[in-house]
Amino acid sequence: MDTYDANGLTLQRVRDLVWEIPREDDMNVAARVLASETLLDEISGDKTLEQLRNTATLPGIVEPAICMPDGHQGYGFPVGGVAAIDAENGCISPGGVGFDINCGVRMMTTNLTYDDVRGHEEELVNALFEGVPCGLGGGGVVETDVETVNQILDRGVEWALAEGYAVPADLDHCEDEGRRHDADPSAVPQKAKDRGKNQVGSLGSGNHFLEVQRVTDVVREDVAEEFGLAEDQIVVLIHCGSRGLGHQVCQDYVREIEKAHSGFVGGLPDRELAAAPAGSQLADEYYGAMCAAINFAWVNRQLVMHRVREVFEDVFDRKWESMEMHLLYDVAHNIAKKEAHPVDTAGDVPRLDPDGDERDLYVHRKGATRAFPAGRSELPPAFADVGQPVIIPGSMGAGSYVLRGGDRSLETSFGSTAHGAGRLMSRTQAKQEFWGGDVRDDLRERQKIYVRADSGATIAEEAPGVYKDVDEVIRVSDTLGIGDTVARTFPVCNVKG
DNA sequence: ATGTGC
Repeated sequence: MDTYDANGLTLQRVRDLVWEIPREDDMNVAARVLASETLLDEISGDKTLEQLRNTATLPGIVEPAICMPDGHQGYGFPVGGVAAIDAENGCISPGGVGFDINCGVRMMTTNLTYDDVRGHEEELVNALFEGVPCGLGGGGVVETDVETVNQILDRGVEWALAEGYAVPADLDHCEDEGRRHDADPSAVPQKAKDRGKNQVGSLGSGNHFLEVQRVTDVVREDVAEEFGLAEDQIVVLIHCGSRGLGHQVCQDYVREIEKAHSGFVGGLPDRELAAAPAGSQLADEYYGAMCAAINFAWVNRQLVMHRVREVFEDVFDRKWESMEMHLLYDVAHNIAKKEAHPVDTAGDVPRLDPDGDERDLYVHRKGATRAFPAGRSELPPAFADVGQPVIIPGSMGAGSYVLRGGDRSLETSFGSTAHGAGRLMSRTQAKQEFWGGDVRDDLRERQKIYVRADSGATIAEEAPGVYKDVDEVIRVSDTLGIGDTVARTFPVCNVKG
């Protein structure tokens, strides 16, 4: 099939797994969906494609606007969206980052095998549930004050290192080495800091979780070896973000931008796309505040990991160093960053083109993961020759994937790939379809997956059946060469927010 | 995602 019709839009098939909404009317550039027809079917009835089309109207956007294979509708922009916008003549949009600034994932490896953990699952999941704060509201691994929050916002994981919650190797295995230097703590609203001060080291709620997993499949043996992954190995995955602090930053700046740039925002097809023109005071303030919230989220995941190491020490009665509980990598999937990408500016629209001139772009990745291949200058030495690890969490019944940045990601998607399985239904619908207690019992009896959660409703909202097939999402990423499959994991213990 | 409405 060469075209695909949905919701009054006609997508043209560019090549296998690449679909285009041609530029028309108020669009500044064409938009692309990276997906199989099966995945397209799952978004054909909601607002995902219309939202993607709308993002293509943003001033300064570089072709193409992109929706990833796990995309679904979100606030203004689709979740699973990549919008690369000129940082000099374009704009920056909080909705293109998302409410949970630097929601992301880190994976820790261990030298334990599944046999070491079998028989201890119940004790382990209970100890993790007791040790790691989760759910809505306050309570973190550490209680801090606004002065400390300012330090965290400014210094990121360097703060955690100075305070004894991290080792130097943790910083080398984190995107941006755990510190975004463009952070401006003074641009973070006081209310956001107040919300954050008792949430440092906490999972939160929704789709956030902490999971002990076993590696079930190694697909690229050489890369897996570089990453320290092998079959049957136990790993730990942590998925959380910037909690109430990031949420407050997003909310306040959306409002400020709507007020100060009402004419600019009014010209956009959806108020939820609210953006500040590049070079404006609010664009700079939002960028500084967002970067600070990014640092906060990295510290949050660092402190959760620190606590996980302590819990494993208690349960297995060994030091974490002897269990080799090292951070593999921490990657963000709700983020915007100034990055240089080659853009052809000679044609009728600015277009991503390997032969173009390097331009500074605000690359908005909302529910999309940076997936830089070997050779990209931002990568730390450990991954410079192999490509960065990309960690993609699936549902609690399906497991997750480790990829590495693919050779074609820069030319296809501004160095990005998917971020998860992607929801199939709303949380409200999920609670009508599933009962949390039944889901938990089923997972234990049928798949030996031990789940502990803050509430039964959360389990229902996150039941495996509310997610797309993560295998299909990964197949698209791998086939397109934007993120190459390295290993697959399967849940052993899951702590849900 | 979120002290789950203004």
